[in-house]
Amino acid sequence: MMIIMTSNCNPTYSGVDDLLELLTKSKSLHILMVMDRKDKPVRFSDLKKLVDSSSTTISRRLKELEAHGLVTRNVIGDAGNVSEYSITKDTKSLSPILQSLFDWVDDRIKQ
Amino acid sequence: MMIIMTSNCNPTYSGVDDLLELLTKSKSLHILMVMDRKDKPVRFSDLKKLVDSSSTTISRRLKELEAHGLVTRNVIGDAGNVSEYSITKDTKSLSPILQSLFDWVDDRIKQ
DNA sequence: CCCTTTGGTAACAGTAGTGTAACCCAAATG
DNA sequence: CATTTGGGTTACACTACTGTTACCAAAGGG
Repeated sequence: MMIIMTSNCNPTYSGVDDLLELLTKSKSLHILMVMDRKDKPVRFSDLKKLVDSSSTTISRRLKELEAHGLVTRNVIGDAGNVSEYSITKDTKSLSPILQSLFDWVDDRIKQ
Repeated sequence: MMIIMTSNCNPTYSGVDDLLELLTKSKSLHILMVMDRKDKPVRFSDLKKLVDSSSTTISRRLKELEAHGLVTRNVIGDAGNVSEYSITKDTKSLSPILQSLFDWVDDRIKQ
């Protein structure tokens, strides 16, 4: 369970730090929360509306999340230009944790 | 509870995003976890040993955490050069959430 | 038929974050 | 007395991240 100081003493655990770094990248949590709350596949345009960031950043983050298996991309159009994103089943279990985190932050600001 | 998209439609909520940004900065969570686990004030040297980052970054992050009231700095020496850090009472309630997050990441890597 | 929307990507430039090195002072250690 | 350790800060260079712009292709509305 010692995640702290793993990266400099136990190289086999580097995946833990990688994943944590991805999650703490700028809009990762927002993207995951949007997907979780909608509870059905979201379009790129949905994310652009709901996540305050540029297309470039959203696109890059989606790729990283997909590469780590947190998010799946489903091409649905016949021409291959329409796609939807959703969080994977495993990632669903992360949602309540993120919700708690967001709530904690929210409560703290309101005092 | 709508934290997503607050920053571009509700300027009064900017503090929420600020705090979330601080928490998702590189070593914030690690520092808070070290402090929580030790359950007594930690020294700068402790953090240097347990958090894989440079003095500069740890110092900067501590200042930011202190500025947001998540961490307190207590000067204990008579000469003013010995200090200890600890998380505030309010922040204690964040610990279980962070622990869950760390555990989730840990479990996921182990599959 | 044109124009907007959707769904992106690539290149580029500017900004933000990071580590390294150097330095400061005080206290402890040899 | 000299060196090391603790507790940092500052300056600087390097890296990483971000947004802007431009662009592409397909679909749909007026």
